[in-house]
Amino acid sequence: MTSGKRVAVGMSGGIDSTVTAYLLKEKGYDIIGLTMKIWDGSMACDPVRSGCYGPGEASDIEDAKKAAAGLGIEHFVVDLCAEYDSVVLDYFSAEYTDGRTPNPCVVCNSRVKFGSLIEKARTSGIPFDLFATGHYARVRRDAALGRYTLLRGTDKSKDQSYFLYRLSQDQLSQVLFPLGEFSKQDVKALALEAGFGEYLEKRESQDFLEFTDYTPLLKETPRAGNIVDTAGKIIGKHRGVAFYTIGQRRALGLAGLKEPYYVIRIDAAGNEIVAGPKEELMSRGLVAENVNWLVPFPEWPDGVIHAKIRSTAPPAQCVADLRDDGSLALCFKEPQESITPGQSVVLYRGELVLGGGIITGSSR
RNA sequence: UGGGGUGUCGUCAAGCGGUAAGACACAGGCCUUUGGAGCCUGCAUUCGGAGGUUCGAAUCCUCCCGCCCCAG
Repeated sequence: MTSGKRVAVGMSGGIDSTVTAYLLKEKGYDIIGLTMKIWDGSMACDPVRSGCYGPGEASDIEDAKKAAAGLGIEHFVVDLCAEYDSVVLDYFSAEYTDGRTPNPCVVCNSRVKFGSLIEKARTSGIPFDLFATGHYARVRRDAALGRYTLLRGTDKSKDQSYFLYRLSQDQLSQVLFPLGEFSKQDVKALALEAGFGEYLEKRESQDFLEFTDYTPLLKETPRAGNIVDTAGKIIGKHRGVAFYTIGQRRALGLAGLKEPYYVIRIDAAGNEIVAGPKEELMSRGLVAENVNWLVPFPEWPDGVIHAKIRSTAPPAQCVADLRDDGSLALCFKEPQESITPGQSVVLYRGELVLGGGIITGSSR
């Protein structure tokens, strides 16, 4: 039943994608491995951790090659430096400059990993029918809706559906997420079974950057300005709007306060940062634009809706309203902390991902 | 040199006779395929110095020392 289908597995050199390839091979698919190259080495930096973007990519590609060799499958490296630069890095810089906090993973997934990577591989003569990754999420063909749907990973602690809500029907139609029904425990056991025990030693989580100072990525030089309180009183200085995010507590340099102050608003136009105590961070409502529906709004199944305001937030109950201009307005049952423009809000009906958008503002 | 003020953790800063808040910074840990995000823990046996009064002082008194302001 799987015979004849050729599956390209996006291999990062980590345990998840390696086990993904192993599982699909065991199932009888014809497998090849693909690894993206996005680091062109032109930028000087000081790598201090594992991440997607940085000089450590070379050894990750080596690990992917080794894994592919170990599985006895063909492996290809696809150079996407130019695409990554114009899609992810430009976006990253522009968002910060405008006082928003970018989420590179969301953009990278929908446009590079599940976009350019697939296209470029095919156009460079690497044919395949399906594309698989090691994401903890599930894809289903829903007969009633007549659509492909995205579901949360079974292991809720590892669920990565949040990062995938921007995928299109076309993308979902050719995607496999074999790890969606496994737990991290299962995957580790499978890695051992497959003879990739040494991959367990690799650091689990990946940051976006291998370095912490992202100044070199900013196309516009940050300008220092004032930090004010909600009454408008100047209480400190900031190094440039691009270095702050909503809810940030550290590195504000505000002394002499009775309680910690957090960034509660960023005014890029006025080059000003508003800081205040924790309760000022709470908001009940938000507006999101640039919405992508996996289930069109009118077809939503009945029931309670939950939304995630950031990747690490638990889904929170809310009521959604689609406005005439296509933007999405949400009202939460309980106030949410640090609703951050630029971050994605993703809507769920139980396990089902309904869609999501980019937050543009919040209201109390 | 008169007059006034002040001296508490690297920094800002509570305390006002009852046995050193808090914030920033720093260090370590946790979380995490976004975030200089968040969370947790640690961080002054000691309050410019020396005496004194008290059962008991950072808190009161005395004398030094250092800053700050006003006068000249």
